[in-house]
Amino acid sequence: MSDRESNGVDFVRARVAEDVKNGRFGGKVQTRWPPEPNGYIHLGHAKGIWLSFGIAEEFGGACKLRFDDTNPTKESVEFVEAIKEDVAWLGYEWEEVVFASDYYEQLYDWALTLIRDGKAYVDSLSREEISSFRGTPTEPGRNSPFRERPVQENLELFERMRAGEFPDGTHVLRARIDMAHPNLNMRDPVMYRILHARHHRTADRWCIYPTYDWAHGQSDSIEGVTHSICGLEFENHRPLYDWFLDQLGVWHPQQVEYNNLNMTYTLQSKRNLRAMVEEGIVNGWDDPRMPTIRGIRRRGYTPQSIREFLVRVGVSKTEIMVDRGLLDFCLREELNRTARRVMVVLDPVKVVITNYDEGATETFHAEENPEDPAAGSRPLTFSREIYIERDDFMEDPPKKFFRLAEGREVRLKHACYITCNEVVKDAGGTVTELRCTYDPESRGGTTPDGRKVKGTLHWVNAADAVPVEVRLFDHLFTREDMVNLGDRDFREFLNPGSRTVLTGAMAEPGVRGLRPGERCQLLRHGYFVADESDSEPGRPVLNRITGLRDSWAKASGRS
RNA sequence: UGUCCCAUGGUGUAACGGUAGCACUACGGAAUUUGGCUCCGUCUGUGGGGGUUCGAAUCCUCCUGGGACAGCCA
Repeated sequence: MSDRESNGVDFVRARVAEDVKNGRFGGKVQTRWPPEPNGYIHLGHAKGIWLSFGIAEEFGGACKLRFDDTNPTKESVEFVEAIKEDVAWLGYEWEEVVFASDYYEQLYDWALTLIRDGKAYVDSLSREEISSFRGTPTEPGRNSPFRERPVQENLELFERMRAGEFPDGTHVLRARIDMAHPNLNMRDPVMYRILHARHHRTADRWCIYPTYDWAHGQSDSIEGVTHSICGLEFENHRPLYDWFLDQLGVWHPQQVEYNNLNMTYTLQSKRNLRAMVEEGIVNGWDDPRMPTIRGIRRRGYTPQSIREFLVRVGVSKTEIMVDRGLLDFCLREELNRTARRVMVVLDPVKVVITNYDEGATETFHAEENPEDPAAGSRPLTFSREIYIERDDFMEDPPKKFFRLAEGREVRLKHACYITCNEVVKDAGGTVTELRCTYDPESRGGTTPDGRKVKGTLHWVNAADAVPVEVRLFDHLFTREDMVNLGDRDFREFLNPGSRTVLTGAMAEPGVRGLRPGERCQLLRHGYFVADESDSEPGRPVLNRITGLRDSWAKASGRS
């Protein structure tokens, strides 16, 4: 797959390329993508996936999917399976699936090595004491009274920790570095804590678990990782990452940090995402409005459009807030080329063509995709009664309204010209029917006299129209920056119109053939996907992925 | 009053020390059987002060602004 921009290479790739060129790591590239299986992954994760898997792919290397399962209290197999599915859906193939827990024994042995070397010790301070002994960013920490424990005692205590002789929180194993270090991560970081918890893979074989800092770099080393690509938030951890590897004298990967992806109108913190699901603000983790991979998948975005989006966003070390519109642009760009066109009237109003014979019928041919002649065409039945969009008619049309009005002529897409002669309304003044005449000469959409019409409307034949449910989605929030909320709550910015369900829509018969997950363009409306969960055979539920660019909406000041 | 990181149009991202470019957005126009697509055009940028240099977005320095770090989370 070619995800590379022709012009310019991001700094991560530049760095990898340089290492390859210089023969560092033997010219090899080995990466890993290390999620913690404690939740569903989202678009932010997709960037990390794209980088780690993408770079390995581009440089002829390999990438492992490694679950960083060092905290049994929050992790589960359910998430392991979900994450595998999501990565695969994005289009990436892992060299193999591995787990940090596969390395627990090796990690333990290495911890023993550090203890013997006087580089680690068992601390018996309470959690609170450890915290207060750590100092603050501006004040140095203080040594624990247990810091000078003899090696033998540390060894014995550590073994007893593993043996389960102590309750949670009574002891930890710490690296012995420098309690006055200006980088807080270097102030004797915790390597192991006691957790009598059942692990989703190792069950109850362990009751001490390695921390991220202790497990991560060493796992990378075991796998022969060359470039350990992670978020900017781990920048301050790199000195510690390097320290452990140096003490052990083992394979030493290069950690490289990139900027995480933030998008306008979207919230990506796991905690808040969870809250939205639990509070019923959205309908589950795969709600089409969610930024989770499952959500954007159900919404209808394609893996290719996501990758293209990532390419266009690029990589740097600046904190960013990307315009969500860019994702939509990428989706439209792809689907414009590949999606079939379909006519669906969202809010129908009946049109009776008074000079068309009752009971008569004729067939027009409509191109499936004007951008792709090879896609061919489909037949469309036309008759005396059809539906058009209620919005496509106005009684008192403003200056630049190019659609139907009394006395005006418009084209019905792929069919003919019609002119409106009479408006029928109910007692409440609502338009119930438009009585029009058509020009038999205009069959096919043009007339011999070459006269032009300003508007072309989509329509469906009343006799064989099929009712479909259509769901329109919009931003979940009304505020662009949902990352820096200060002391405000995300619930203050919920968009009440983020989901609209239309039940009166009428579609051309062909929509019955839409398979769940299949995408199409509803002419003049936007790109839609047949919902993967709620569509039934012959009766698709259509999710709007994104609308078409709509210069009329802008000009007329509507949404 | 610590360490580390960052700073180019509205947004994102380029530019061996040598013409600040590309994309998205916005706006204008052309064309149009989708008010889509396409095509053409326009607006907006190197955070500030010093220094090095023939020449600085780029190198040095100070400042300003922003961010990360005080979990036995990752």
